[in-house]
Order: sequence, then C-alpha cells, then structure tokens
Amino acid sequence: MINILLSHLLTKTELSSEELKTISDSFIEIAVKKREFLLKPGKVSQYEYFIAKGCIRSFVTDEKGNEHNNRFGIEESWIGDIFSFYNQTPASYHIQALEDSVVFAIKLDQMNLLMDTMPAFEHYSRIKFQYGVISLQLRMTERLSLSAEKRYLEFVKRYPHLEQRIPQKHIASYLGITPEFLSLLRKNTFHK
Amino acid sequence: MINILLSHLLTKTELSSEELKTISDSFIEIAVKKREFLLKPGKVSQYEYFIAKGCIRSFVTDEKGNEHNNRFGIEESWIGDIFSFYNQTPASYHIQALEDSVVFAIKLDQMNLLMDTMPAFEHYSRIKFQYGVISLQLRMTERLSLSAEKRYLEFVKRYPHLEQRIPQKHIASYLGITPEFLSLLRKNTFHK
DNA sequence: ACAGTTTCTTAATCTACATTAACTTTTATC
DNA sequence: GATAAAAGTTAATGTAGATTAAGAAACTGT
Repeated sequence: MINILLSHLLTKTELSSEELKTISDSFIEIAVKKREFLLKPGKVSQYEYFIAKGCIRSFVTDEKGNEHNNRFGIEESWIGDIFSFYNQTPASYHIQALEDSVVFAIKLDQMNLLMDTMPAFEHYSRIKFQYGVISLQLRMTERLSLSAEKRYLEFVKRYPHLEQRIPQKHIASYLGITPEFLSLLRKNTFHK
Repeated sequence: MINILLSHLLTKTELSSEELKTISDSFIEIAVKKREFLLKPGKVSQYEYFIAKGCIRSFVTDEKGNEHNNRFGIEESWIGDIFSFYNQTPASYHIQALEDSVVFAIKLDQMNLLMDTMPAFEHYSRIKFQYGVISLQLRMTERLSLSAEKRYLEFVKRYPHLEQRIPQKHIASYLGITPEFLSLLRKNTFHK
C-alpha cells in the first residue's frame, strides 16, 4: 500500500531508492472506517495524512452546529489541518472518513526532516502548496463572482468523480449552500 | 530598494552574499502609478511581483462588470496571477496598483532557475505557499461559516493596517458584500 | 482654491438563498 | 430481508444581503 505514496511521489519528482526507503520509514499506515475521525477541533494535529485509498473530508462546525466542508481528499491527495500541524496549535477542523480508507500518516518532526534533508521532497511540497494556493484562489474567486447554480455546474465539470462519490449534502456545504437549495437547483438544471 | 527584497528573504531563510547577488540580478525594478495595471486578463503573465513599496490588488470582473477582489499586497508581499505565471496561460486576474508602488519583477525562467539551483530559495517558496494555503483556507472557511458582519470584524482585527489604507468598497468586495451593505454594517456596529 | 472625480452614506425595494417541516428514497446493519 | 438511519425532495415562508437611486463627503489634479 505504501507503494501508492512512493509511486505518486515518483510521478512528481526524482528520488533515489535510498530516499524512497527513508520516506517509507517516515510514515505509518492507518486504516479508518467510514465516519471515523482522524482529528477533532481542539486537539493538536499529530499527523498529516496521505490518502492511499478512500475519501476523507475536513470541515468546521459553526455556533449553530452546522457543518461547513473545507476540503475533500481522495486517493493520492493529502488531508489534515495544516495550520494546527505545522504550528502544533489546537485544530479548528474535523477530519472524517467518508468511506473506509487507508492513509499514511507522518509527524511534524519527520516531515521537517524530509524537507530539510531532501531537496526533492521540499520541491514536491512546494509544488503541492503552489497548486493548493491556485485551487483555493479559484474556489474563492468563484464564490465571490458566481451564483450558486454556476458554482455547482463548475464543480461537476471539474470533479465529475467526486460528484458521484460524495453525498449531495456535503457538496452543497462545500459550495456554501443548503442541501435543500442544491436539490432545487438540480431539479431546475436537469429540466432545461 | 532591492535591499527590501533581500533583507526580507534573510528574515525567512539563510542565503550567502553570492546567492543574494544572483537573486538581485534576477529581478527588475518597476515603478507603478496608482490605478496603473501590471496585468490584465487574457494576457499571459510575464512576471511575478514582490512589492517593495505601495499597495496592489488582484481582482476579477464578472459578466455584469462587477469587480471582485482576490488579494491585497503591501510591502514585503507578493502579487501576481500565479496560475497564469507558472503555466504561461492567459490570465484571469487584473493586477492594479492602489497606491504609487515599487515592485521587483521576475520572469518564470529566472524563478525556476533560482528554485532549482538554490535549495534555500525553494524552501522560502515552500513556506510562502504553505502560508498561502493556510490563509486562503481560513478565508474560505470564514466565508462559509460566518455572517458578513463577523467576517468584517475578523478582517479589521487581522489586518488593521489594511483597513486604514484601502478604500472601503474594496474591502467590501474582498469580503463578498456590496459597499452599501458594508456601510450599513459599520453604522450598526459602531452604534453598539 | 475650485471643479471634477471618487468614495461613502442613506433609504426604499427586491431577490437569491435559508429555514422549517413533512415526506420519500436510498443505504446500512443485524 | 426487515428495520433503522441517512440522504434527498418538495413546498411554504422568512431573511441576509443586493439593487437602485440620489445626495453628501472626501479626495485629486491643475
């Protein structure tokens, strides 16, 4: 299963077999059941997670108890509360499996060691965060400039696989609308 | 003026004087007048900009012609359309000076050269993008979970200097509300 | 110093989306 | 395969924030 992580890294950067070994040894494998939590707000995030199999979300709850999805991660993506992880401060996000999943978890010390001693790994991380900024800017800009209906259509176009895999109510929350309103949008859209 | 960039970098990472020289030589200095544009949508972004002095925003316009602010940059921060820059594709953002400003501009080739040959520079970039992701996630999460009034109060608390420096209408746009509504919020807030 | 432009305010009216609630359909569990 | 739980639908009503419009205040350039 660790090979999913290693071969993912090899598609993005160059690493010797020695380096791959060091990387392997830096992670632990964790299986999570659907609905199980990897992190709850208030706890300091001990790990950053690479998803080898499954689907995991991060979300916050507001004062009324409503959930707001921040991010969905599937195979070959990362999930965690990066602020809590890198600063070792209490988390604000919940991290919860939406399917039975397998993740590879790394602690901050190990992560820093990899980045400090392996330029290729820091390169990989730089690219990863760079894409992160680009996609978050896009999402924010769409939130500012598009109607709920257009945001939904963009979402479906951009992530057709997620649309299939994730309950509608979670997509609604990610888009910043209620499940009831998304249901209405879908009815109208498909009648056109 | 280039020293603002160099000493900024030195507060974040370790660089030899030789490396600093190479970095200096990779940038060109550009003065921009208030309201002047560094980039318009459709053009491929030639540069990424480090702001040595002044204040610059990036924004999109929607189909109705309304502007939506994506980001404000001041001294010692970066501005640009990073998707357009790194992929050399047409930009979607406008980049415009809000004050007379001085920036240091770097082309993609030079940027890649610095990152490929100088681990400390790639380290700096990784950290920069990592903070970028954290702050965009925070902004997005607030957009999903807080009322307009609370988002405004958070903004003022987090960026008191920007609140002073930037026209209210731009802050309203950044928060995702109209200037009229922000004006109303402010009236109500200060009456409490 | 003043004419023009930009920014901010106020108030009336409007609308996209939220809320509530009751119901149906799908999925999970033993 | 029955029962419960989770997810999705529908429709009536409510509201945060948008729109429009017009005036006031604050900047800008000469």
